[in-house]
Amino acid sequence: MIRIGEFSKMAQVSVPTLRYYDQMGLLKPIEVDRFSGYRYYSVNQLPRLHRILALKGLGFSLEQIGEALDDGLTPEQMRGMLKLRHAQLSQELAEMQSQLLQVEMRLQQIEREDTAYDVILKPVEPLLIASVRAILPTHSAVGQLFKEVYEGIGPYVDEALGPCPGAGGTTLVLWYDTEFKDRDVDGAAAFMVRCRVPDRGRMRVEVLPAVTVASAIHHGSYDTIGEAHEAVIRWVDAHEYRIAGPDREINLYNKPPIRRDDPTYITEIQYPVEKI
Amino acid sequence: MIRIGEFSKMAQVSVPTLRYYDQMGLLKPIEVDRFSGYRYYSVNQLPRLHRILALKGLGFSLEQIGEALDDGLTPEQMRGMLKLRHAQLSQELAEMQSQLLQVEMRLQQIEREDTAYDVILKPVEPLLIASVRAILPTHSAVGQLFKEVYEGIGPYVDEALGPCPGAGGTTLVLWYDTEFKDRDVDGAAAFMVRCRVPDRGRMRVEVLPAVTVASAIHHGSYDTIGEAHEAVIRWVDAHEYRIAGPDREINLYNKPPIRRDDPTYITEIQYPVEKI
DNA sequence: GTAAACCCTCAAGTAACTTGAGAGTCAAGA
DNA sequence: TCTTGACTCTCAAGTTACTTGAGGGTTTAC
Repeated sequence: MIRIGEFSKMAQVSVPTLRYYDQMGLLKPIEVDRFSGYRYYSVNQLPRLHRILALKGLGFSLEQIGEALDDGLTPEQMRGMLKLRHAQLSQELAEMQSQLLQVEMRLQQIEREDTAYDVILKPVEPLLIASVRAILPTHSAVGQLFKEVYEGIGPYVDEALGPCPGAGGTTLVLWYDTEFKDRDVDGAAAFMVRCRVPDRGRMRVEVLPAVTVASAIHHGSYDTIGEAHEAVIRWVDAHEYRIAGPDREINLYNKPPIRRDDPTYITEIQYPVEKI
Repeated sequence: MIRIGEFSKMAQVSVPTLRYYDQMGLLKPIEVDRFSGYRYYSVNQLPRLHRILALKGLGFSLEQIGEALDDGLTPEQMRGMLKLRHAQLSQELAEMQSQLLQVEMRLQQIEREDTAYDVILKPVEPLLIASVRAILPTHSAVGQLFKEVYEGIGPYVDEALGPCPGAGGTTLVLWYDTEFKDRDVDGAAAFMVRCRVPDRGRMRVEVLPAVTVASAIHHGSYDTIGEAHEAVIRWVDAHEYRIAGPDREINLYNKPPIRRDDPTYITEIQYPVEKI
């Protein structure tokens, strides 16, 4: 019969924690005084407390621990729990390592005094687009394809692009080359559309699949957009991802891109990626 | 001017999260309708949101992110934050690896169908003890030293051991050998005492320093206590700790140890350790 | 008898959201 | 003009494993 304070010292566990374990039903005192409410423990409970602490050390939640202790689980079940936990831990470990890498990259970026682009990973949903793809003399020539896309949509403009709500009508550019080129580049101009309309001329309607992308946002003239691309590509390399599809330049500014050097433009660069 | 739903889709961030960021002052809409309360955002806010997500990806708290964004910090400050975070991450990573190791060990233990001892790491406070140390023919001979300790305390028994509360009077055994021995072992029998009393004969009063110990609880006869020792030592080896001082067998059962094979005994095995 | 040390039961706070209830707003179609 | 459905609002509660604090009873030692 030991009072809570001494039991707490024996096991190096705080008193409120013991009370909490009582409340949770993890470790009930052998006796509770009916009048004073004092909790009384026994040394026989130390092994149980010890086991709780050991399982907690393995990273299990109190709920899991409670179940494990109450169900008097077989070694087989214990093995299952541990295997599961092992898998979880491995994954968290990998995430952490990648986070560490990211921090290191960021530091390097500062050392190099680079413009710091914020590259993040995110999932994007499938996207229905109407596009015209062509081999272009230079990157800047892609602008001229938008007119062709628009005309390709022709009579369906209202249904396909619609009014503001929904992403219908947003423009984007796709680049298909897998290596860097300066001329004769393979690109496409596209509109997001809200419904499938018939192909016409060089205009094709297709679905860009759901993918995970590494994304950065470029603020300002198109002339310096190369830096943003470079930043994302470096990020992808460093994090053991590989590029898995044409990259996208999404025009987040609502006006169509007319002057290439408008400093108020906002463009999102997305590279579909997959883990190596 | 974009409503919250569309902004949420653009950035792949949930609507409640955006509202939460607003509430936290991390990302305020450019306008809030005075009557409807509707939040309106602008594409110009995407870079800020992007930066928030990037910093969150590095593991910073929203509070830290808020400060960083509002203080328009210098690259130097950013470097400081990142260095700090780097250190934190490295440490967490190490902890996780050790946890993973622990889980693996536990699995192995099950494969071997070992009795599972629950080994945990915990800090213990400095301990004042009265002890008699000697070279003993066998481990079991340590019991005979307790009488000598008790007599050494002699007239101070009441102050030193006192009544129940406080750990005074608890008995423990210390083993000083750094390698395993079967005979001529260097051990001590000790009482925890509540005040310093004069040495007498072979009885010495000393302070066991505060250390971190790897600890297991053995339930039952002393004759099988070797298994518990083995379990702790294996744990210490596997976790890249080294033994840093004599190990302790603490008698948690209140009666003095008279019959070695009493199956109701409870003993805690503690090995002081330090990280390699 | 009293003071110190100990114990009790609430309740609130932590981080970063998610979920749900209940109610108001807006755009498009009938 | 009305309705429908999609969208939005606020507010409260839940999540984990505790810690901290308020306010008040109990034991023990002198």
